Amino acid sequence: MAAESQRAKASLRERKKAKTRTAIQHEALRLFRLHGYEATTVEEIADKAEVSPSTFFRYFPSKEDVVLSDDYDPLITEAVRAQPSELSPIRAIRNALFEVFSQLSQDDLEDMFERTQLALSVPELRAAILDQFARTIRQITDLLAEHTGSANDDFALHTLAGAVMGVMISAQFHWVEHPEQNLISLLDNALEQLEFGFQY
Amino acid sequence: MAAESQRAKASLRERKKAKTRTAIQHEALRLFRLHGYEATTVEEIADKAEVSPSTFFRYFPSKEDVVLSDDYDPLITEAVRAQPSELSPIRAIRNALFEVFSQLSQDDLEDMFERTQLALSVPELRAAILDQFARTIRQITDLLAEHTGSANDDFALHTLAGAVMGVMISAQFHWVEHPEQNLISLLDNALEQLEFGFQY
DNA sequence: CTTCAACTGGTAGTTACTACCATTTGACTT
DNA sequence: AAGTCAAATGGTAGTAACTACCAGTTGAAG
Repeated sequence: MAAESQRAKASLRERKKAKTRTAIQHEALRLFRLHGYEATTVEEIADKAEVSPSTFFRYFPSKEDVVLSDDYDPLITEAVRAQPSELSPIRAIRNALFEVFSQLSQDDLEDMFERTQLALSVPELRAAILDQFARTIRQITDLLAEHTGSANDDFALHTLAGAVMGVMISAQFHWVEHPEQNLISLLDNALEQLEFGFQY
Repeated sequence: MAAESQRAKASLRERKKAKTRTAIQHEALRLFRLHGYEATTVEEIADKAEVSPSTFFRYFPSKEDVVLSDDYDPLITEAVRAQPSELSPIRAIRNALFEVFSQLSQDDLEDMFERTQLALSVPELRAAILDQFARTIRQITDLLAEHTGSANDDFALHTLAGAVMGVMISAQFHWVEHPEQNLISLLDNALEQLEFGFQY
């Protein structure tokens, strides 16, 4: 949906797989929009996407993953790694986020918005996405440890990573309630606020 | 387990209910320790606690809740509310946390440690506890809004709340990996770091 | 001690998910 | 072009966490 890795070239088998995958995801999101996440069964999704339930679970290990499967996290992680090491951790993350998100098309953003909105409103999904987020941050922590030369069980660093996670999540909550605002700016502002402290 | 609300006085019915509840929770944690969370079924727990599965679900709406049902969040929320309004938000939270946690007994703390460790290591539980945490923070945000007089959809305030959530979670992660350290100090240090910014 | 509400146990059903097997289908070799 | 193999699919059977409901029991109160 976001990363069209190979252009045109791909075996018939690969093309079919990609098609099936997007068909499932597409139908699932349509049904979720229509009847809600919980009221939609995997069987219904599979039917509409013209596959068997077995096949559904081969493409998505769980119903949650249809909404949460996210291609951006690895990109962001990579972008952080690519930042020059003289930047402060938060600066590096801000730059990385900017690089990744500024390349997204309008469609990508709309798709992301819909999934984010859904993910933050359904308890089960919200829980799962928070956990996913926590894992990503943990990876980024390891990166930052290399970056700054500190140990990766450094408490200050963990704290920083936790704070970054927290503000990014709250920026996303804010985004779904104020869609007219720009996600990148929101994230950037939040991180800026974090960088300079919260003295009131 | 933590809040022994009423002393002695309580009808037979109420006493029985409390007993059943702790029996279920106790047996559940024992079995989780023994065989792991996922490998333990609700039926087993119910058997050991000598109730029917139906009754189990009357006491705990889901298997997760046996571990997560937390009596501290409301106490903390209340303690934040009780802080004098001239304190900065982070200061108010630090004080509130200190007040609540310093009243815990050693047993309470050990119990909390075990549940936290379990909750952070099992994906399903981790997801749920993160979500629970997010909800608590949202409540605290509302409190802080009154506190500081700002609107409760103020972006800066949400960001602050998110950061608080993040650092508190990472402090807990750190705690389960370094049990010898003191949870209150960890939380307090983390929040202090947050208050004064992350410039490196 | 009778009446009533609260609590309990049991039954039947739904849904997400797993394990497994038989069949089909695309990819590659000769 | 045919044949072989691995990958992908569909279907079946089973598990476990719930939910809804109903019938029986037990504590509370007059």
